[in-house]
Amino acid sequence: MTKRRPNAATLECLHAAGLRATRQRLAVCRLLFAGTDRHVTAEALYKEAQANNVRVSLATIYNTLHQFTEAGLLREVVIDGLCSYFDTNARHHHHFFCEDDRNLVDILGEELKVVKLPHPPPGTTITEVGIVIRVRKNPGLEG
Amino acid sequence: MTKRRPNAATLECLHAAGLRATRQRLAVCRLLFAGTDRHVTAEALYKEAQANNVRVSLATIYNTLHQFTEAGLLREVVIDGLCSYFDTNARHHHHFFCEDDRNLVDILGEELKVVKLPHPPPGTTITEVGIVIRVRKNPGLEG
DNA sequence: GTGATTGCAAATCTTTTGCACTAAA
DNA sequence: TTTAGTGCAAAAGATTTGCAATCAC
Repeated sequence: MTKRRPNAATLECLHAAGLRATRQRLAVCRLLFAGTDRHVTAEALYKEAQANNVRVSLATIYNTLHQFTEAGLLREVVIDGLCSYFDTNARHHHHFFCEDDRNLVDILGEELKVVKLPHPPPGTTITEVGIVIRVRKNPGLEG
Repeated sequence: MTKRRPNAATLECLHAAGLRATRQRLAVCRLLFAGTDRHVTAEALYKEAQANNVRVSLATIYNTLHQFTEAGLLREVVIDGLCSYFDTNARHHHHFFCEDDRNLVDILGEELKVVKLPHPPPGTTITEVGIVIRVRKNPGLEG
């Protein structure tokens, strides 16, 4: 890993969120937003940082993930209580979840929709509709 | 709480699930299936047992909830990783979740539906579609 | 310089587990 | 009698917190 000058967009994002551009946060940004959309757990991101020679503690990974989520850069996805996933696609969307390998996959496009949304309980207002489609690997075809 | 003779349906359920009709399991059955559909956490059920002078350990509560879930008597619902809910309505259905009081409410009836279900990732098959509608209490109207 | 941030280790919280004891069949 | 079930306390795993040291601005 070569050191990189923090790019303007990253700095702007951090400052807009009221966060100082620390070495750790910049490194996490690079890991998270370098390529395509990802779903990371705190533990996985921590290991990834270590593999890339980024010195950062697990506690800071947790802090950073939550700060980014609050800033709207990430979205937290909870499937089954074993751990949280953080999704670099912060737009509202739904997910496939593979029960075999615990992998999350975004459902893209606008096709998936809920019809006949019921009225919320009296005195409440809907804030979000979340859909998780659980899948399993087909038997007998794995490599 | 008066002692009750275990009713036939309960015994049948337990035996059908390959479970012995122990005092603890019968008591949990009574608590869970006495009235309308409920959503309980392990901790809440444990407290409820204590309040009803049912001697049962928290570990047994967890065991029993999972055994009942495996037997199809309960359905586990995970919302946000803080704890699991166990739903006495074991039919497939969806939920409202109030973020203010962490309360679960069943969505009954057949109206709610997903249209244009996307294709699952290659090599996988859909096992279940879960919908959670998050709600918040309306401000200013609470008693 | 000063307050935000970090890292560590300890604490927390839910859930699981190991194992001796008890009870259902 | 024989095996499943129970209770306790300890362990586990994810996440959080307290606090002194460090860093960004």
